[in-house]
Amino acid sequence: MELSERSREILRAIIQSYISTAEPVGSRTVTKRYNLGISPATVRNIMSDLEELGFLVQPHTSAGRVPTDKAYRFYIDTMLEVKSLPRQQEEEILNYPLHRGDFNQLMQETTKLLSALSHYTGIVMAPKPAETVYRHMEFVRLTGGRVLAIFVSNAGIVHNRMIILDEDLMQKDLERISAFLNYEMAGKTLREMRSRVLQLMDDDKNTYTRLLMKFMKVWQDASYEGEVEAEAELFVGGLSEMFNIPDFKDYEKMKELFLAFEEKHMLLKLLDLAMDAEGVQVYIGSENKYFEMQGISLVVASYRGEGNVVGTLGVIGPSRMPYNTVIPLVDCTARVLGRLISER
Amino acid sequence: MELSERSREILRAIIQSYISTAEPVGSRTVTKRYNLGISPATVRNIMSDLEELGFLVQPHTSAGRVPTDKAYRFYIDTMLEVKSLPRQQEEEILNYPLHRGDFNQLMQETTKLLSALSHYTGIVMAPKPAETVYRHMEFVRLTGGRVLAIFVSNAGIVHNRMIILDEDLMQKDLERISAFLNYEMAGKTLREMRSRVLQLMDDDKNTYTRLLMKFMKVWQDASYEGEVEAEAELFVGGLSEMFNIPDFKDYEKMKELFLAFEEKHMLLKLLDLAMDAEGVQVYIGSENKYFEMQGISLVVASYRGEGNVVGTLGVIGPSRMPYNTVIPLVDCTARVLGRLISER
DNA sequence: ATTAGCACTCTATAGTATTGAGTGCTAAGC
DNA sequence: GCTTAGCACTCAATACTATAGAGTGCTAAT
Repeated sequence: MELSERSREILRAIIQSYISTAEPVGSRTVTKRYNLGISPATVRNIMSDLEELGFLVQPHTSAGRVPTDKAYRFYIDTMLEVKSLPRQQEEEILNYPLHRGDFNQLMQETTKLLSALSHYTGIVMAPKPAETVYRHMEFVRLTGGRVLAIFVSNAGIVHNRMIILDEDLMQKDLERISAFLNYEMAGKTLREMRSRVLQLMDDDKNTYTRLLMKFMKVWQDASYEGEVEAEAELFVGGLSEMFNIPDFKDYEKMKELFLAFEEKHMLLKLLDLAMDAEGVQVYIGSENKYFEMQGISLVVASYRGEGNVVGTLGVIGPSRMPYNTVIPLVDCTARVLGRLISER
Repeated sequence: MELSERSREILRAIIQSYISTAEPVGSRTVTKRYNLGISPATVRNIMSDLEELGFLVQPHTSAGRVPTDKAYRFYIDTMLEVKSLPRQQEEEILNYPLHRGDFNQLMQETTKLLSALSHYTGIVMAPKPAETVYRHMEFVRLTGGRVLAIFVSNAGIVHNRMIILDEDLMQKDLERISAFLNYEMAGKTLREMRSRVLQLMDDDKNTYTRLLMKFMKVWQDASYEGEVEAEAELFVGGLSEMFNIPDFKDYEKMKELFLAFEEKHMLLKLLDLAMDAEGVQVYIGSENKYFEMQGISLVVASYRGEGNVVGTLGVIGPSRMPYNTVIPLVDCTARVLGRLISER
């Protein structure tokens, strides 16, 4: 699959034109807007070749051509020049009032920031309990044998679960358990605690370990089918931006899209993939099996909290998005969020 | 504005017909589907009267007539027979797995329940910090002079805020403050605490009260323009149901609707109104100034936690919704949620 | 190899005719 | 005096036709 320099140049012109206008690109348009010293007829021949190679398609015979997912992938991998974020946008990110309220609000505000700057929909996957390093744990006794377990990370993330006990423990007992847990488990993730508790279980089965096991079980049950991924929370912001995108002017398409958003499960799986990858990832159209959708792409980056990757965030929009500006935007936001979480 | 028995009967027929078909109702339809022993011509005369009174409008001359907001209001106030919830639906509410996860998830699941049963969009306003009675308060020291304040209600609601201090307190100090706060303030709402703290301030300005003041200030700043209402969190579920409603088959209408949903502020104000009212409230179209939208209505009820009204929930859908089934549904869900919060 | 020229295709748009649902009015009937 | 049959009228929705325009693919000349 060798592509001549000129073919590449024309493919780039078509993609760029389509990204900015959302209109199928004809041979005349290419020669006019990007004067390559070449006639429309020549361009037509090359476009025909590109179509045969699977880079372009025609919506119908008498229309221009439109880039395929394969074309976008090629474009991003081999000829995209990612600009550095303009000073003004960087300012905007830094000045955005993300700090208000609690951690959930921070997540929500971040989606809005992503959305506001990209004009697409912003998504943020919150840190997962199983992967979060906790600093402080606390059991609070409520009425009726209910105990609330509260876990606090150094970043101020608060996770909690209700546990219903058969026996009624006093707050004093719970405080002793909390103290034990803080002594034994501080600096561990939930996942690590789980295996440590299982170890302790072997040694002796006292009230402490029984409560802890119960607690672990409740936590696990609450996650979808015991899958750790599902524990993560997904925040979405700027959904209404989708209505401004000409690609999605179709009612049925829109319906499909919103259904997919409500089924957050799949989106989470996809975001989870990006946890392991370095830098900004781009998922184009049906490239991934979790959120395949004709014409829709995601730009995703992981963010760090105190050194470790703890979550991912990104932007979801049409495949024909201006990657050269969206990519640095997502990148910068991820770094700012990371800094905010690890602050000072 | 006296309405004869027959006029009322016809108005009811028109409203019911429109609710079930979403098609403008003509005089022939009325006589056919609800045989009232009356000719279409007579019905036409009466319909003309009803239009003059503001109960009906014609989309265009050669169409049937459609009920106005005024008509729905009249219908709900004077001739709606609210069925009791069918056994099967009640079962479904009781069996819905609402208990999983933390309090936020409970809220989110409740919106899904409302949506699933009504086939419209479900909304739940979470309990507001200012109105929540707290059982347990805790300050956790994080790195860099940051302190996380965690407040737990008896129902297991957890609210938290980050505070950044100039001085660096030890966790020991914070524990003493927590103990003091728990002793002095347990069983109070945040609003009540605030005024109590202000009282204490007058007596002496020690580290405790300074921290408390700082904390109160942070909390207040985080809420929108200091308005207490804005502190509340709003959960929305089943947005995609909107796409199945023939009334909203218009793209522009949909866009407007989703914009309104993202601006949660107004919706919250409206839900706040229903806090004070007893029973199920219905807001029709442009009746309320916070969420006026042509053709959209809300059915809202407040729910209780341990005796007090703590929040509201409801359903948002087209004005032509089957109120006789939606009202008991919202009512029942509110009661179930209340029981779940106050559980045992 | 490139390109000008041309026939061909197909969508989008505008214009026109037709249909049918529904109304308002009038005059006759009970 | 209320009710109703009859009829002319209105207007959206639908189908059909004509036209314009953008773009292609092919061929022959450069």
